[in-house]
Amino acid sequence: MVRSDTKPLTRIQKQNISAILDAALEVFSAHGFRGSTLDQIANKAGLSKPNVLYYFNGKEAIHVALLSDLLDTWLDPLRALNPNGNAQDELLAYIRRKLELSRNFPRESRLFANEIVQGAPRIENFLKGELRILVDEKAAVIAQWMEVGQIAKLDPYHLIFSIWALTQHYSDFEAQIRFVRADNITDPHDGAQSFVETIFNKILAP
Amino acid sequence: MVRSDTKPLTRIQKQNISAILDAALEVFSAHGFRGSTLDQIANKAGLSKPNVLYYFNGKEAIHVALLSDLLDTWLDPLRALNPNGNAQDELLAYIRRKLELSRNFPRESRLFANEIVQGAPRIENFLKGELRILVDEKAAVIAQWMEVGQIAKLDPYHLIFSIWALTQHYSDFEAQIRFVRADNITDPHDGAQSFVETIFNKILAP
DNA sequence: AACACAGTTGACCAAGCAGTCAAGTTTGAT
DNA sequence: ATCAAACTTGACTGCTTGGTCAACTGTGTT
Repeated sequence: MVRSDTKPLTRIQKQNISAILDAALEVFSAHGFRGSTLDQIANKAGLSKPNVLYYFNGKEAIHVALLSDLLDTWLDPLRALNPNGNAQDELLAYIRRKLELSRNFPRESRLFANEIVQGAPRIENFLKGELRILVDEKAAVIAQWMEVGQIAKLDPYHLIFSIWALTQHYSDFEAQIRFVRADNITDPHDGAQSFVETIFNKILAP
Repeated sequence: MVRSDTKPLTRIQKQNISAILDAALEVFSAHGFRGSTLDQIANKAGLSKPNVLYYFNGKEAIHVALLSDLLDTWLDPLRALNPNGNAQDELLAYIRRKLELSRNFPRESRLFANEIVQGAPRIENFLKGELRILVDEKAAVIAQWMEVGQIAKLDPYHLIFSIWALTQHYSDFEAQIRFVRADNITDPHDGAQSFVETIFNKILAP
């Protein structure tokens, strides 16, 4: 295998590894881990199966690589919530970042959703560790904002969950929205942006 | 195969078919269609694999049976939205029904979620047909309520989507919630009920 | 030009899996 | 008690799939 973290990657390595990861993201996000095959990934990447396995130790390793790339950036929007900013502004900015993320990276969002729906066996540690610490920290910040009356008093954890639910719904359940609104020309994401901001303005108003 | 729609089922047939469907629901909702095996289902049902295939024509047939049972009841809460009732009461009652459904039938909810996240290949017709017709009809009712000022003016479709997102989040993404709130004793669904009702009160207020 | 190493692949294996079948056992109506 | 139909299953089959390997080709450094 290549990808020893010690030495710089050649031009070909960089190109093929990225082709494999892109193909794998496409396939895994559409069919889940067990529903995807190495042949599908190899095909989509334009490589032979043994060649794919030359770059990654196995199917699982590709999946792990994708997930750790993803989880790393998945926390960013929440991390950026500034305790010293204005509560309403900060939360709406967080919502906007989340919405943009799921709009611009729907495959990543669905990869994540697939994992969670199936019980999160492969990312349990991330959820119980990094994510939980961050959520606890930010929930405390939000609770403080509520305490001083900057925004309405609500359960801060449920508030965070509701933001997740609403922002990810548009990419994770995109198929449902697409089929239900078959004729409408408007991109569902457009409407989503203004709708979600509107309702959170109402929700957060003190 | 048994299950010809023409003749009454024997005691043993009823019992085994229901054991198979229950086991299959457990397995399919946890691993998705391709991630599930007939052996897992047979094991969980306490039957041999050939015996399972005596009652159903194949893996796909079990899955189809589960989904059609499910889709049938999935529409009920929305169907019950009464155009002649009070807007706020009717919508909150709808939300409550949806929340109860996903609380009492989390496996069904996840089976559905698995399908949608993976592009809904098997239920596309349901989404484009029955569901869409019902949603169009009820969106018109909601729009009318908004027109006469009973509730705030919003995009009725996005309002429906937001109800789906929030109510299903607690069962579909249960793993995430569980791991993030590891120590908290309270059942997440309890908090959900009152939280979701609170925010929709704010959202719908004229 | 030559050489070491990176990159590539056809042919193959072993395991897992959906589905079959012939031969058995159980059930219940008479 | 008898018998036909309902029910059950061990042993198979054929296909899919993750992964291996030995042999081959391409690349770039001197």
